[in-house]
Amino acid sequence: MCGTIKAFQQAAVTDPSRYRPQEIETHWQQRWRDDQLDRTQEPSDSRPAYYALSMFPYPSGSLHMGHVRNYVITDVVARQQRMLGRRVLHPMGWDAFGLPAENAAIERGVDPAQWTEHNIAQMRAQLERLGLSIDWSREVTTCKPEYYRWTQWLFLQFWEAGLAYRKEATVNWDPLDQTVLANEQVDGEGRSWRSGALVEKRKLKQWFLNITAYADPLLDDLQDLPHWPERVRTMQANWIGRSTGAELDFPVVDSDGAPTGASITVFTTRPDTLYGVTYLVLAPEHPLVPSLTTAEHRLTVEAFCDLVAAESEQERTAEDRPKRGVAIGASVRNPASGEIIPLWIADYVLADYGSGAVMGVPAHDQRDFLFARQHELPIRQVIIPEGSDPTAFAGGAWTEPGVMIHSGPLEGMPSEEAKGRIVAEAEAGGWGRSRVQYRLRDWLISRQRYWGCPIPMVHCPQCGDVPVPADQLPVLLPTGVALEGRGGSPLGQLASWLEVNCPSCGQPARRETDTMDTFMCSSWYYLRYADPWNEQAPFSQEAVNQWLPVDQYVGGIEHAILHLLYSRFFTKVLRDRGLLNFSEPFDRLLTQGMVQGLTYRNPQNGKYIAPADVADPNDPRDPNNGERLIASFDKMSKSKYNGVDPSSVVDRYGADTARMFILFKAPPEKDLEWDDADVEGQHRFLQRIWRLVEGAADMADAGAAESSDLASTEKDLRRAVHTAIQEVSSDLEGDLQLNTAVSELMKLANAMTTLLPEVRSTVAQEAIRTLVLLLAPFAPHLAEELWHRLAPSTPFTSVHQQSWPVVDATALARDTIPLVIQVKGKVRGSLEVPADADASTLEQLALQSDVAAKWLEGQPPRRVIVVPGKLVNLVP
RNA sequence: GCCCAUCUGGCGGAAUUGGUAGACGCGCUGGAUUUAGGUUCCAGUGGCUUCGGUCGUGGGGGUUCAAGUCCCCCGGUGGGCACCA
Repeated sequence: MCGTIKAFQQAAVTDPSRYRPQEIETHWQQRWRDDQLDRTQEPSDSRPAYYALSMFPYPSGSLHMGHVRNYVITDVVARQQRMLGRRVLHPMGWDAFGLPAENAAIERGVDPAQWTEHNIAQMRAQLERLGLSIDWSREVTTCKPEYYRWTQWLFLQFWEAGLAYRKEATVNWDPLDQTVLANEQVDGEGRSWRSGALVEKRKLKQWFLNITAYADPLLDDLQDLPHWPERVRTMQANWIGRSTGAELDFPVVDSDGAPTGASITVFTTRPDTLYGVTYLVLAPEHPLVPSLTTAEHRLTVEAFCDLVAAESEQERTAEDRPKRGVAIGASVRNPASGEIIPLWIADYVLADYGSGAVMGVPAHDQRDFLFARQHELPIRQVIIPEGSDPTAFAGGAWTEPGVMIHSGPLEGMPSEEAKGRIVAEAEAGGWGRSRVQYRLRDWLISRQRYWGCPIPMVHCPQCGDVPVPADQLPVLLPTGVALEGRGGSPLGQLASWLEVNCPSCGQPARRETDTMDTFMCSSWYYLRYADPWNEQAPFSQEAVNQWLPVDQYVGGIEHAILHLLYSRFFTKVLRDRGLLNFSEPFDRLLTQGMVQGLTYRNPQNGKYIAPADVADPNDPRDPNNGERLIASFDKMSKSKYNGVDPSSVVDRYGADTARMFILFKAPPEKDLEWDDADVEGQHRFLQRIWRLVEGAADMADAGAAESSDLASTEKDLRRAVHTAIQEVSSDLEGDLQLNTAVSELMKLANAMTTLLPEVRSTVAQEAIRTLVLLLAPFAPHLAEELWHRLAPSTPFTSVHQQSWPVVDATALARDTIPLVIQVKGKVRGSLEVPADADASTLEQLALQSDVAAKWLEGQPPRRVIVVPGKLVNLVP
């Protein structure tokens, strides 16, 4: 037997047909293209549909590792689903409008369209080398008229539904990119998601989509997305920020306490604290401030408003600063108690949330408490913790529920109950109503830039905003526009384009010169893939309803709010327009982690050093000054010299190694540390498979021993094979645990290395065949090559057209199993027992074991716990 | 401050309903093959150990025959929201 193993290993080592990924990969990629293997099967095919989708890239010009990770994950899913017998839609496209193209135009004088096209060609070529089973015939490019025509058409759908409007509002202005931004596109520090510049507030007339009208369904339907990461759902829920409360009206009174007719409406989530209101505060920008300010307060109020106006949003909203404000002289009457209370303005009240006015309840709100203390306003407690002394003052704000005091008819009532009581009374008395408030703002979609989808509207002096009729779409983006990046919409310079006749009255009018936020283009591309050649509509109902929702969507966490929220909004609006019949676009969502690069920096001067320049990774030193470097893994970027170019990896090891490495190194949703040493290791595994299959094929021809006493080895091998099928399948079909799926392949290869030389050829063939089939989604080229070396077929049938292997339950069964013997919960030994032994037999076997003899010291155990198939626990 | 995720060997990471912690791989150590290096193969690899054991999944308590897993308290890291009334 030893001789056999030896011969087998020798054969493997000296096999002249080495694994040469570069040759194999280009060969098979060509073959798959020629045979149109990746074409989506038409709906006439009765097999169930499966839609595997990666977030499409911006065509920056070069593929980075994050892209590779994204597309490889989706590709594994798509390939396995095909083998499972589904017809699979696995498309790719380009999010092709956007600022980098325009900036390139400004800096280098190139045409944005050409620049984009060139980048797409370059990236497509890089993608094709990865062996992704993408149906390129359905490629979608958002900057092409045949696509953006329908983006415009969809905009008109929003317009018709009353969900698109133009309004003057305070908006985010990116001074670097010279355009406005949506709220979602400004990060927590007030920086642009793209340029990183601190945004400024400007008052401008802009186009919005009324996403807030869908706040409730967008929030509530998150519950229908159990296969989305909890994290993403929470982020969206936070972003929408629904709070339930009431609007209460406080009538303004004159110095005699008589109503003036005006009133201030506040929004509160705590109507129960109404009797504790000791003042009212308005935002300095509140429209009633100038008219309500009394003469003797005018100077201080104006000075204060100027002061606040001069501050940036950041300064203004910093939480840990003193709350400043001034009284404006006017007073209001508490609608419940009748008490007359002063009116203030303060910088901690935001003009654009609620009604821009707040009732001050210092005893029960931390901010109000600080403000009242600073400005010596009265603090009146109206809620006390249950069972506490009503005369004791806590010294801070009590913000928890409790029992009402000093609250007229509410005295003694639980505060939660008082909430409803106040609202009911307010509604009956006409001075308030229950109200839901959202943090979410309407989506600002205009951009003052050139390289985007023109908004298909015309401004007519007679008719106002008039939509371009659908049959006149697309409104083509004009060419030959001078781009300077100086601000102002570039389209406004082009008189020939700008001046049109009003579609409604025919009189001279002007086109809208803003273009759309590129997120408009990406909010529906997944629908277009279902029907990409349609010239009558963005998509047919039939096509989208049969392919969507997307079964598996894969992309970066950076779109947790942006793209994913907008797309959900689009889907819901289109559903309500009767254009499709589902409410959520993406059934399963995987947010893949970042790919990080090995980064070295000098602790003294902070300089980054390229890993290639570091001689010894175990003791990295700066080649310039010999300083010891700090090694870490960081997001790949040029400035850190830590980027790894996917093409260079493919050149060196082949796409299959790159794919396997990315899948194996970390769970898909976690960050992945790219380490060349590990890539090498992954490459060795593929080489090992190559030798294993090649060597075994020779050996099988020679014929292994046919004696029956090898049966137990054969059983072992078959069990390994079918365990692998079971584990890889559940990893792929469950939560996409692709790293453990790869490790199962490794386990199978390990088992085969030891057992193959000892089994008969039928068993060996099953093992080899299964290994290649299981490998196919992960390393498609290697699997294909081995498949054809094992059994060249005419006509050609690809490994990727084979059925996914099925678990044979009998192969998993075993005659004996190891039984763990514990003493008081600690493992003390194990025993090989018949697999079908019942509990009492197991107990007997355990009690008779050496372990029991040693640890029980002759005493019978007090208790015995038997877990059949697993263990026996003896408790002395 | 609120919310979410996360914490396991030198490293990346595995562990069904509570049931053998560290699968698989990288790295490392020793050996075989080789003129040598590399490759390949074999063996070993959590700490401590008097070699019997014992301690070990961020820390501290608890429940249980049995806890990485369940409960309570505390902490670290990453992320989201945040003067949102």
